[in-house]
Amino acid sequence: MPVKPLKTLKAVADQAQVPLLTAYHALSADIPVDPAIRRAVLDAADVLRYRLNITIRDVGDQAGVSIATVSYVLNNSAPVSDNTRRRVIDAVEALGYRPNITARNLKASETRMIGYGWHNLQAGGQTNPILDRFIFQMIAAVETHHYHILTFSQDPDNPVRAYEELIYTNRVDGFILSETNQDDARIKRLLTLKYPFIAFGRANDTWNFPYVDVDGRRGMALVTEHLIERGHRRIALIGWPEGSLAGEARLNGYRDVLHTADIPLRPDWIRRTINDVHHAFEAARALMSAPSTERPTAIACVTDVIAIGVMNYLEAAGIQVGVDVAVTGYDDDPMSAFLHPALTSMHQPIDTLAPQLVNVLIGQLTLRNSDAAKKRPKVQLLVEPELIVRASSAAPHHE
Amino acid sequence: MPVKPLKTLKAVADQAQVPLLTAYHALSADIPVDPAIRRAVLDAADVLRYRLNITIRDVGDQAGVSIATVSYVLNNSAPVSDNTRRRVIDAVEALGYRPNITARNLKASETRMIGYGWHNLQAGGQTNPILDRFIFQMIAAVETHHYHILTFSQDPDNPVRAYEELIYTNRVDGFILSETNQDDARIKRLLTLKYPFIAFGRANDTWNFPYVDVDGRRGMALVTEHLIERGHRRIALIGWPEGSLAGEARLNGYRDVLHTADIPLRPDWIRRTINDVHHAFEAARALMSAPSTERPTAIACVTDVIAIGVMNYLEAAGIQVGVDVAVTGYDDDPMSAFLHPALTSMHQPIDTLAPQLVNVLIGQLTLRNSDAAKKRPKVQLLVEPELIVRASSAAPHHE
DNA sequence: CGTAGTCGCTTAAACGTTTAAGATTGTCTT
DNA sequence: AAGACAATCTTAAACGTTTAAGCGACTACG
Repeated sequence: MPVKPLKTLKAVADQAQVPLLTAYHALSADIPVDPAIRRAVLDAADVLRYRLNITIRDVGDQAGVSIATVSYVLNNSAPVSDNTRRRVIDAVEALGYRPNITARNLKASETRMIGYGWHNLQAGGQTNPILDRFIFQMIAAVETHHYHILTFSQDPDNPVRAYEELIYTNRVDGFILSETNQDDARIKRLLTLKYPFIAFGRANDTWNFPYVDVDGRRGMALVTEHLIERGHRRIALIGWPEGSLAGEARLNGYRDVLHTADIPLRPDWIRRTINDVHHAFEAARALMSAPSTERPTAIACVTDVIAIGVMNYLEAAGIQVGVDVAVTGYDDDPMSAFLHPALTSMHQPIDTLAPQLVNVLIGQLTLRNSDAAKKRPKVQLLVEPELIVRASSAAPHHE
Repeated sequence: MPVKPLKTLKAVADQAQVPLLTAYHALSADIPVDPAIRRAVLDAADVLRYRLNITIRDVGDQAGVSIATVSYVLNNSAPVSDNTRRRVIDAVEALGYRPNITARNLKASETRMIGYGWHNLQAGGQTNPILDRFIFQMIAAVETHHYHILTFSQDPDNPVRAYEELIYTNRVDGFILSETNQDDARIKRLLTLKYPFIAFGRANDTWNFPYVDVDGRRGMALVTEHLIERGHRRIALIGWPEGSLAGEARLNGYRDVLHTADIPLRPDWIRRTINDVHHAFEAARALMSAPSTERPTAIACVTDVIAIGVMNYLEAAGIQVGVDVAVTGYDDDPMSAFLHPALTSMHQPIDTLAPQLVNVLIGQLTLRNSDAAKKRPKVQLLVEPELIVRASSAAPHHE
């Protein structure tokens, strides 16, 4: 009876009347074979309109078992005798077989992909050094779980669209969000869609969703305490414009400590600026242009970039950083250790934080499949940054 | 005759004896329905072990046509009467149907994914501002073609492994490479595997592969010409350590112009340093510690970061940048416009370059499917950077 | 009036996996 | 000696698309 000729390597080998493995070698051109045989195989492939593509079926043919058995061996999902196991593994290696992820994903209805909305280039094109490190660690972390990151762009005017598109087309299993804000539309939408995600950063307190964040309030508190410990009582702060979550948290840390230390808050010593050297330069000028009794002796900055601007101004004005006036940054940009003087800064433990964040998300994903009854655990993790004291704030202050 | 009960929305609706659309509303919980009906539908779904997931079959059921017709309508791949077309589109909208990309990809044996090996964090953790902008533009560009970027990490000791893994598991259709080097193992492997890719940067001249690059030699030539035009003849250069392609290209541009202008090359005025502020500071110190007749009047730097270090030193040494000594950077970091003085730099046209690069790669991919006979076009594009003159080199020089 | 062609749709196979259910063999128990 | 059972393997369905091939019903043409 004429069996329907499948488009498999075996069909080609039969047609050319050679062993399956020979046909493979002839087609893959990796290993040289007799030219005549090669010709025969190529012709056979041509007739059958076959393009080399090793599937589980070819492995089965080579090992003399069904495709199910191959699958069981590869996934260890059913007992197989040592003998056949051996044959299957040999066939896999001889043919260089790798399972097709797309087919596997279709069957499992998952994608093993996690979406990450690329951060918008900041005003002035500044890149965020924290995010760069975060992405790097995040990619490495998901790969240990055999997931991959799909990076996509989000329209600043309508970030939600990109997320919906990826969800509806089943492109990703979940999301990692960064640069969250108070009433983040993305978080809101993902919550109503009940789609798995985790945020690097917090939002609205009334929403209950998994996140990992660095405690900015505590961080700036530590900075302020450090400055007080060094003898400063006239401490200014240069923060971001209003409306940023992280910005307000850091500002509150500053306020907390001043209050505890019974140092009155001076509104004119709280400046706000966008995150670039030039604006920071001007903010410092504004702070220091007061009569000398009205000037701060320490300036805590909300980022290292701002701190650089401040240091630039102080140097230009002949004020010695770390001696006359202390300056601190935040985020511990790699560059900061090499400034003159080296910049005191808060170090964020991204390297340990990113893997934790990924673990939570992937825990959610695997749980979702196995045990739909269990509600998703709302993991909310707040880690503490670490103060790195350097020369810019090292010297004790004396009135 | 008892038809095999498929796990479709229609099956659930029939079981609950409600219209398909009602069943959808009851299950999706988006639109409120009568509680009794909702209960009935939920029970029916429970019995049939059905989880809401709208497929092309549901659309067909709702529109009263076969799944093939739905596909034809959605892809415009066969003529369909206006009447049925209307019904299908209505059904799609009513059910919020989106095609499952994984299934489509399996059928088409493509992934619509492009792999991008994440750059290694540089020594000292410096990020490359050019790459950041490049990635951003690249992501946006592939999305206009309905592709996505899969970012993965590459082991510095064996970068090829990650590429092979992605190829063998059919994760991506092609690659975009950055940070190429002379004998790039990745390029070599991809060439022998005949896998589609394009590089942002060049390599070995003997290899013939598609790339897009910015002409660093021409760029540094422009910088040097600019300095000569401003009256300088004592021009130093601070470059990268040996072995970097881009570094040597830029160095050659400097050499070219000095040679043309009949200015003898002074080896002691060519310094090499890694890309950080601190080392650049020291390099500048070394250059300027010679007796004043042996000092350069202009320092061309191979990056903006190095230029910042140089400017830091000059300021610290009481030398006025842009007046006593000219300084130029390279790459036009967004920060550079805001330095004091603002830094002259070479601007790389990433915004136009990234889309071009993506076009070439995707051209290759689509061509591959339709017309395997045609050899891949070896597009090699070299674009010119643009000199942005600012205060750090603006003033004409007078001996 | 028969037949060829066109239009509009359906049927069914295919993409490459996973896995529930069934088949075959051999061993053990009574 | 025969049924029960375990071990090992195969069969076939399913995941959700795309698309070649087929099939009625009309229209047009000789």
